[in-house]
Amino acid sequence: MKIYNILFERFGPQNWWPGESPFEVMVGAILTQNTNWQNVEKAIDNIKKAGMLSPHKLLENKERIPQLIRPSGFYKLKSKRLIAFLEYFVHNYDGDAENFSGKNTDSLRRELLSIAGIGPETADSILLYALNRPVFVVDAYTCRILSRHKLISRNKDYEEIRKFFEENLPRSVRLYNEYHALLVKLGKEYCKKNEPLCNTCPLYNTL
DNA sequence: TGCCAGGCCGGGT
DNA sequence: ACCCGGCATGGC
Repeated sequence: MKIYNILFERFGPQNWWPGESPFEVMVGAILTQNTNWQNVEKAIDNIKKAGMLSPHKLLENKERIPQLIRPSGFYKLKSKRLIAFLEYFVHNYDGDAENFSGKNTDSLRRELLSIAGIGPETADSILLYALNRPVFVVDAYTCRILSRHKLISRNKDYEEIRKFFEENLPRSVRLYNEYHALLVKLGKEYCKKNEPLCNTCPLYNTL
């Protein structure tokens, strides 16, 4: 039995990413850095209630951003990061995710990584969940789960783990979406308790 | 009450 | 190439 099937049978579809538009997903990807999603929701809610969930409005009122996103934590730092992203997005793409469509995924990834405060996980979350590109998102839970089950010798090399998934799975946005969400779900439910993924199937050497 | 969340960066070894 | 501290709020 493959890990994906074990997870899907146990938890069902996760329906990620929570967010009503590509832009909302992008904002959430930055705000959720090392932060509980509940707190991010409060921050996004503040932005929505202020009627400012648009790249141009946020950029035109950037002095209001710190207070709006305060519940998401690290709010001064994240304000800088969000503004850096907004400037890139508005200046180069007019704040319209449709304008990314001509770009190939690799160069888009490089562009995102060149923005201060956007690292590999944030970039890949934007690529997969906002722009529907087939990029596997690796996070702290993924590393812990893989290393705990000894599916990869070294942990904490982001690129190595990403390629491990991408080279052993069909290149499917839908699958990558669900798989990463399921790993996070498993991590939240079980990682802290140090429980194995599946007691009845010790040999789940396939993804 | 204390610990920690869907990271990233910069400085030190 | 690793390792560490800083960044900050809110929930359990």
